[in-house]
Amino acid sequence: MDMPRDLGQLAPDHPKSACSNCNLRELCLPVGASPDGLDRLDELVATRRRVARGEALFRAGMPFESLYAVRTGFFKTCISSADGRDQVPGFHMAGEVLGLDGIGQDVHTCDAVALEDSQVCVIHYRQFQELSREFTELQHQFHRIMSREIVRDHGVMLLLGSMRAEERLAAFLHNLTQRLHARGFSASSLVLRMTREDIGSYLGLKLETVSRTFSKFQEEGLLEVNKREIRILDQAGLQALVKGVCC
Amino acid sequence: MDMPRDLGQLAPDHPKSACSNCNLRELCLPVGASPDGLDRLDELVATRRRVARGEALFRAGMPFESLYAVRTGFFKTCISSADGRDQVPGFHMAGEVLGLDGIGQDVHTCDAVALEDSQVCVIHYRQFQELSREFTELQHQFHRIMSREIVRDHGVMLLLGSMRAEERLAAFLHNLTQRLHARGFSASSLVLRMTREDIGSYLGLKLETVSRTFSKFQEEGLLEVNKREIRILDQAGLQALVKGVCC
DNA sequence: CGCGAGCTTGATGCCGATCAATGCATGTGG
DNA sequence: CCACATGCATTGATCGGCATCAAGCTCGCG
Repeated sequence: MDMPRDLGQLAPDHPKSACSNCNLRELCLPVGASPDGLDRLDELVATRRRVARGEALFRAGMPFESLYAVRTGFFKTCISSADGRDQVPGFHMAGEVLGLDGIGQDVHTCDAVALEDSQVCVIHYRQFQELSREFTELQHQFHRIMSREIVRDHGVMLLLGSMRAEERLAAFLHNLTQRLHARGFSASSLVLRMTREDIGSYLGLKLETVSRTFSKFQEEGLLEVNKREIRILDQAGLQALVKGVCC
Repeated sequence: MDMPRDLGQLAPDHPKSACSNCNLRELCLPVGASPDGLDRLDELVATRRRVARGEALFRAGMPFESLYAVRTGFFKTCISSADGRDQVPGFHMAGEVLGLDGIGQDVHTCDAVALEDSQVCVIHYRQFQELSREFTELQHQFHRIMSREIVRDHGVMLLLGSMRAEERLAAFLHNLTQRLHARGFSASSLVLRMTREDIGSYLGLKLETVSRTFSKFQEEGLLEVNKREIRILDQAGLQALVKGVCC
């Protein structure tokens, strides 16, 4: 299914088919059942926004008004502590939602920075709330999305709390390739959008350690690494690392 | 506090009065504004459940049906990876909500274990959804709660990803005392409900390191530690550690 | 009383941080 | 066009924090 906005005139290979990969498509589906809901949804996601590479979609401290669905591109989020330490809690690709952290206090609590030129759908939260009142399934779907974010975060905590460098990087690559695969990309070949430092921040490692671990994987024949181009040669070997088969 | 100790079956006391004492009233209050909403809410949280120390409120893999609001007591959640590693993603005290992780896939993804004899309000999710459709403010409040959980998780990630043992423990104590203080308890004296191992699992440390760090804090005059009884002697000193004022 | 769960403390070793140098690609200005 | 700066990645050497292994302690409880 595609975003209702395009219904009726959308060819299968229409450029706007980015929406067919969008997580929010599940949101739109139940709403689209009603013609009225369709129009309302049209209104809701009518606004788009472009974010150039390196620019911030929002920053910590900015008032929260909208959620954002990534249409194209790639983002990292980034929280900073008082003393300058910072942490990347997540990377976000097409079809994923940004800004959920802002609802709690009506203020964004992290920066969302584009790692490549990107486009997002702007979802005005108040309007969205109105709409989800009327469409139960929309409401439920939204709860699911937030819940999954919580579960995802718990997974990262497990990683940060108890895995060693190799396992962390293997888990990271596994996760990334899965998400890319779900979007129709190759599961064995990818181009990283983020620096070694970003990866390190996400995984709780220093960039040198990330680099060394990439090299080690390459020596072991698991990967082929060339700067940001990665080719996975031994998927099973990588997953074995994630599962904790060590020693 | 007039917490009834006789909750063998369904609560014989009137839920209205019970809810007015519940720390979760931020959820209930907006609904309570309307007499009709109040009755509906009564219905919703009519069920209570007692969980003895050491028992699980729910376990990973169990079908998700309800959220739980902690009335009294103390819980830890616990996720396990395939290879036996496990991680405590959070501790939950009176007034906090458990089970948000289950919404995403209709299955609980972690265990919730009582660390002391506890009581929870059972909030049937479907019913809750119905109610929150009718009361915008209830819906919004629920979104807030989920959002704050996400923000909280990000904070833990920052801790796990970039802090050292002393900072982690200091942050943990700071957080715990704040939450206790908000509930009317002393901010300088507390009894830990969890073992050193639980703390370690939460903080990504081994129990020996937790123990050693407690001892170190004591030597430095920051704390007085006697098994699980903690007295904070130098609040400022502790916070300085959290803020990362080192070297 | 003895047992076990939980806590403390010591000794040792390893993983990853830190410091440092180099390589490499891109961009910029003279 | 070259000289130079800048950002990112790789690799080596060294160090330190925490894990690991191990022993002994305390306390509650059958």
